[in-house]
Amino acid sequence: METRIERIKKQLHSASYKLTPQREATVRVLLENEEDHLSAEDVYLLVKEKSPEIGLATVYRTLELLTELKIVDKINFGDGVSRYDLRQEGAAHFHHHLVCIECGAVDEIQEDLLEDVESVVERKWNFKIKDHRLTFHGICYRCQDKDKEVEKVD
Amino acid sequence: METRIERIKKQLHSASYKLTPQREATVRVLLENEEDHLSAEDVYLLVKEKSPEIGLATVYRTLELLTELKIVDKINFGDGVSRYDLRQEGAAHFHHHLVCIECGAVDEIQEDLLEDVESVVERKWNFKIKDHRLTFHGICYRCQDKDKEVEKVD
DNA sequence: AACATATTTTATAATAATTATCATATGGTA
DNA sequence: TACCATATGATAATTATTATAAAATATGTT
Ligand SMILES: [Zn+2]
Ligand SMILES: [Zn+2]
Ligand SMILES: [Zn+2]
Ligand SMILES: [Zn+2]
Repeated sequence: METRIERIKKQLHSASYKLTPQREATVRVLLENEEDHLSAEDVYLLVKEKSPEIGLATVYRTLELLTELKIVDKINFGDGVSRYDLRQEGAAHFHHHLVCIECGAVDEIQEDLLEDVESVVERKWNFKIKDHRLTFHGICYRCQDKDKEVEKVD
Repeated sequence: METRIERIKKQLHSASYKLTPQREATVRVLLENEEDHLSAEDVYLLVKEKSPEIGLATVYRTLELLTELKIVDKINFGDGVSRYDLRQEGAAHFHHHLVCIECGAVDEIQEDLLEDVESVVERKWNFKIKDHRLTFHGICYRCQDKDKEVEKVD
């Protein structure tokens, strides 16, 4: 955790930005909630718990900055808010998501499943891929189990 | 075109909605601009050209309805607006997109490249896939050519 | 340290997209 | 035609995000 912050600090410095207390507090919230997919508002409320003096605009600016530096990825699951997702350290590509249409859970796939697809796209469509977004919408394993229970009862 | 509208009319009817003049005008705009990725506002302005009395709220409502019925797909490329994309008739899955980070162009891939990936996800993550969103961000063939020209000149 | 300068933050206003409200209009049916 | 559900249009309200400007903080220089 601390070393991770140190490295982010360096990334900021090498782009000539500082790791201000507000930025550090924001990064900490992202690290502490790595498995979640927080909106700017979510982040703001969590940061506020420990640093009540922070302003919402600062959180927005910090998230924008972290996005520029590819420390976080900004993603939209179609519900009208942008969500911010820490990139795995050293990950070449953004990970994939499984969004459950029954319970709303968002699970992650860290494995890169697109290597073959990407080489096809680069060759056949002559498109130089820099990044991707892949999201599956469907029923998560938990809800499948739930659904089975219901069937039994019926 | 006309037959396509007829079929959409049937789809609406079988869900007990009517194809009102406003809905038909909206669908026509989508059909006439099938290759584009229009926002609600874009659609509104185009519909207005031929049906000036239509209201923006009606366009939003119609697009929402068409989305529910899977006649169009709602997509977000990260620029803060939802865009609406006619689904290919009979297409099992939503097509993929290539978004150019230099010129903003959005190209489409109708071919389903995800079959293998999806079967892996269904098995390994035990996730029942209903839909997907796949977008590549990178440099389109046009901009790659442009970039080469610039290099020559330099 | 005192000063000048650049960066960052806060609070707030402004903007933009989308949704809600409600009175009116439409269209089919008894 | 009268009735009833549905749909529409104008507008207000809401929500997310961005812009603005004054104050605070940090950096570099004398
Ligand atoms: Zn679920
Ligand atoms: Zn994620
Ligand atoms: Zn391009
Ligand atoms: Zn498309």
